[in-house]
Amino acid sequence: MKNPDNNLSISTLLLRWYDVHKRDLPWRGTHDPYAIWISEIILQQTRIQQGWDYFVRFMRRFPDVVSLAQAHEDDVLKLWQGLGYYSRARNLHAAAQQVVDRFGGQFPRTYSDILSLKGIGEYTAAAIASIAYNEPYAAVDGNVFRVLSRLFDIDTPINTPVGKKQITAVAQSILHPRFPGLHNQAMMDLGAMVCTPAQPECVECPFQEICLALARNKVADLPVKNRLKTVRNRYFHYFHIRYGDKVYIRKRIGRDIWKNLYEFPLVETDAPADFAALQDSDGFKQLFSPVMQMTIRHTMHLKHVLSHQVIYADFYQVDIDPAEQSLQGRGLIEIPGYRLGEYAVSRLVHKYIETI
DNA sequence: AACACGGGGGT
DNA sequence: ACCCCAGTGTT
Repeated sequence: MKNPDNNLSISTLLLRWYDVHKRDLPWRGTHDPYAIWISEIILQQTRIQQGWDYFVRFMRRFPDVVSLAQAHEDDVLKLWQGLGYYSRARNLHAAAQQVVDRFGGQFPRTYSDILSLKGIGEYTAAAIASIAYNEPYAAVDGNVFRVLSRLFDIDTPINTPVGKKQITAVAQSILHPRFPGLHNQAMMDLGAMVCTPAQPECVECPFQEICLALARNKVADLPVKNRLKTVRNRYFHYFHIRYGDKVYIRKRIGRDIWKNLYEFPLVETDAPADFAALQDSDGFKQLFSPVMQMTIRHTMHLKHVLSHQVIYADFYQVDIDPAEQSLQGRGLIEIPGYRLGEYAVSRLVHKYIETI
């Protein structure tokens, strides 16, 4: 049996497999660092099937870094709507402006310069540097954690700094010295297609002769991961306020979820609240004082499950008497109802808007 | 080192 | 119910 420490054989086996099995993706075959960058950011924590169309649309709308830098953040977020982790879009936009300001609009060429851009961490910097410029940096993502923890039978929890350091060192040591870009992409494809989280296809694996976990019957036990803490429950009460043909929205600010996206005015309570309790809340009074002529009815309840919080959302439709004064001047934006679709909103708010 | 940040899909 | 996914920034 070959030794898994025989590094040349590992990357050679890997590239031989990749040459036959690599996937045909819209960002494959390019050495344009901008296109690689966009694809890498979109695919962070996102499945290819889900990200594919977003990538195509994004490249069509912002074909180069200068066009992205010149865009309005609202338009970038609108293009990102529905993808989640919206800081990716905000950082993408900010980083494009950094490229213009600090690198004269030319995408940086070195790992450390690439790493200095907003939203680009060690993984993405290594991916761009290796795929675009063939720089010898191992791109270590969730796939690589899984493949290498199995190949070398490493049971250090991978979601700890020690585990990450350990896998990264191994990844760097087996990186093909002449084809780091191909090697990195091959590792990702192998993790996505063969060395999958559940029911891996070990019989198809180029490493089946040298995989320590397979030899020791531990494939299903790896990688080891510490449990995340439980999710937080939140209670949102949205008000779809109608005033003639106008509605009111506002932009979320602060460090909370969905920053810079738009939504209906909302009151958050720290526990489930019926309408009577809601009326007593400070947020409600602030929104609707002074007392005005209006009708309110509860129209929808949605449970929105995210990775780290569960949001219980109630929607109320509020009709303000046209004789009343406009609600403008409370941080609200008054827009015609038919223009709602122009604003970037969360998936949760979108679910409601679809039903209007 | 721990936590925050979306959303979708698989078992 | 629980896990997974081409991670990064902040505290």
